[in-house]
Amino acid sequence: MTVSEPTPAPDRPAEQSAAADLSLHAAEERFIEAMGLAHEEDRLPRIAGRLVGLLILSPDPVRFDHLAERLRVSRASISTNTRLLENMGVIQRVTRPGDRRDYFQINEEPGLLLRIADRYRSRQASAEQMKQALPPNAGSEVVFERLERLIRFYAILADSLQYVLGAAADGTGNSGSGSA
Amino acid sequence: MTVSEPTPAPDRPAEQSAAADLSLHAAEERFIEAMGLAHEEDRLPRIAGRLVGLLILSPDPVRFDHLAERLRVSRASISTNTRLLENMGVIQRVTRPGDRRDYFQINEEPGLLLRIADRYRSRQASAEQMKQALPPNAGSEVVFERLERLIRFYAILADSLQYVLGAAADGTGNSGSGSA
DNA sequence: CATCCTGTTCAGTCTTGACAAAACAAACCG
DNA sequence: CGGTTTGTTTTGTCAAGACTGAACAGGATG
Repeated sequence: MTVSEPTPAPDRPAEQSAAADLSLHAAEERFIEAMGLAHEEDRLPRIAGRLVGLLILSPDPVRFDHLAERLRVSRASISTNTRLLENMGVIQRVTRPGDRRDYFQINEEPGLLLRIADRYRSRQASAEQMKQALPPNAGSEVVFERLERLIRFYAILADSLQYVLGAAADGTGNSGSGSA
Repeated sequence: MTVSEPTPAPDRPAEQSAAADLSLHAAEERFIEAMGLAHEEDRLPRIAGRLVGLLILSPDPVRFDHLAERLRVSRASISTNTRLLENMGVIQRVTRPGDRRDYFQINEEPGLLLRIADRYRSRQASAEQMKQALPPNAGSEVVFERLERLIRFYAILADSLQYVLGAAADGTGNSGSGSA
């Protein structure tokens, strides 16, 4: 409703200085590409990652075919990957009354987080299972300790994710847990 | 020195009850396999993950060729993957005076953690870079906020890892944050 | 009803990477 | 020295899956 996508050619609207704009565009490309790479590391198609990157940078929902144009990929790939991300809860498909086109926007994180958290939980469970199966008095105190540490490791990771999830749902950027 | 690997056929030494032993072996197989899968998700060869699993369960360093036997893979694969894990700091190659063989043992986590933490740090940096490049007064407060959240997200993840790393270096399994 | 328009699905190509067998290198042994 | 033992590197095979073009399906529209 409140949205509008009146920029059919968003390549460089040249609102401010051309130089600043150029560097902005370059930065966007870099960011999008980085998201592509990052998601590839997480076993997702690179295009899915680029989609996420592009949508993060888009204040308003983006039209299906704009995605294909901007990312220079086939509409088939857009279709496949948007659906993938949609099922994962990472992005949302939005429609408008009287408009046959599909638009997409990011779903402010949660989906992604839950996915990763689950992964760690299941690894934690795996290690716990192994610990249970360990004979109580074999010469494996070392192994026992290792497994406990591993369990603790995965638990903390998953917990942290859960925490961030809560903070994200909160929305308010209160306690900035700073940088490196 | 204090170690000894006198079990050439470690399939089932039958020390305790055969039933218990069998289930132990099964549990080990499951765990090793799970580690293989988990590491595959992290873009590492499955064999590397299995190696990690096996070494976690081995109180003493394991001989190179034993690894190949136990995991039923070629020595070439063992060579490649042990070196990979060694470079990542996940495992250590140990040698003994008067023994030409190579032995391996896990490096009580840190390497793995650091690796993952670095990954998140670099993603955090990527988002930060994008935030910097954002024009101050464009209609992109939403984008700005999203990026800040993303940065916070990656920061917390990396920080948690760093924390676990500290706890691991500590060694004492004190506060078990283990849950479902 | 013929025809766009929009998104999905299918079939094919191409790249990537894991793995193994074999050739290789280096250290040791007789 | 030849011959082992041990690990590495190279080469080839194979499978997985990302991406695309083309065919397809459903709904609007003249």
